[in-house]
Parts: sequence; C-alpha cells; structure tokens
Amino acid sequence: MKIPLSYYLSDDVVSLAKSFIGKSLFTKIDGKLTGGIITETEAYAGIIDRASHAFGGRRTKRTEVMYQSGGVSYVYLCYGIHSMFNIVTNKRGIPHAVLVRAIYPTTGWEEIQKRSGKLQRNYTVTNGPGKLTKALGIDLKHNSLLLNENIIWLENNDVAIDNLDILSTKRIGIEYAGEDELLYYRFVLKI
DNA sequence: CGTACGATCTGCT
DNA sequence: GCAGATCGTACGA
Repeated sequence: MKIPLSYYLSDDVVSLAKSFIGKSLFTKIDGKLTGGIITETEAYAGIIDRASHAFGGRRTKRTEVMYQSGGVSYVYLCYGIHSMFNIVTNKRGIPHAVLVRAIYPTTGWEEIQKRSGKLQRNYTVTNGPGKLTKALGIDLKHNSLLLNENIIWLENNDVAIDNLDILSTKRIGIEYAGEDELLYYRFVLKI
C-alpha cells in the first residue's frame, strides 16, 4: 500500500524524517521496478534552517517545488554530477523537505546492480544520496512528481523499527550553515 | 552575461 | 586524508 499524500502534511519535519526510516521507497522508471528500505534521512526545516535551500523564504525557480503541498519529490543536482532525492513535506507555502540518503535494496536487485555499475559486497546501495538516485534511476526529470503515482512512492512495512535502532547525528556537508550545523536532524538505521 | 560554488563520489596516497 | 570531476543555479554587474 502506498503511503497517502496526507501523511506528508505534518508540520514536524524532524519527526517525519525519523519516521521514514524503515519504510520502503520504490521507483518504476524505464519500466523497471526497483526499491529498498530507507536507512538514512535528513530533515531540512524551511525558512529558519540555514542549511535549507529555502532559508529566509528564498523562492526561486529551483526552490519553488518545496513550497508545494507535501508529498512531492524535489530532485536537484549537486556538484554538477549527483542528483539528490528529497521528499517535500508540510502544507502548501511551508518549504520543508527530507533528504533520503541511503536505502537497503529489496526489489529489482539486478537492475540496481546494472545501474550502479559494479556493486560492493555490502548491501547498502549508498553511503550518500548520489548513489541512491543512480541505483533507482532518479534524475532531474523526476523533480516535482506526486508521491502517490506509479513513478516514485513510499510504502509501509510490517516490521516495526525500534526507536533504539535509530541513531540521530549532525547533518553532513553543511559546514556553511553556522550553528544550524549542530542540529541533530540526521537519522540512521543501525544494522 | 559572467562567475562562484555546492545537502558528493571516486580513486589515489 | 585529499584533490579533482563537472554543471545547474543563484546572484551581482
């Protein structure tokens, strides 16, 4: 069962980011179904968060997606090479987002392997967001898509995640964000 | 119009 | 541990 759009409307991005841990992310791109369990996320808390693209209420062609009603994808390019996949949350007009940083592949293993090139022994398809999007076939074309359609979506799992198995840490690569760098907005599933 | 830079990855040391 | 790749976006002139 797909997670309904209403789920993404919560105004507590941080709790929402944590709740994504253990859920499944699927894509159906180029006719191939691929997916896995989300093991790492980061919350970006809108206009008061220096690390967010929408800090200070910045509205540009790129950040416009973040102001949409929760439950759409926000994909953008970083360092000219890597596509990053985010989930927009909260109500229309409030630019919250959750960056998905890692998954544990469960579906479409062969296709994931093919897209990633050679795959290491370990089962985490990513140490970082760039590899995850590549493995699932996500790129800039998939910006601003509704997450209840048949292209990108999330599903609940039967397995309950113990809160103790979720680690929270500082976010990565945002040294420029000043004191906001210290916020524990990153969540990792211990394996 | 031009320039600087980034929510990263890889490979080499 | 560190440099290099590589290009869309933002912003200033």
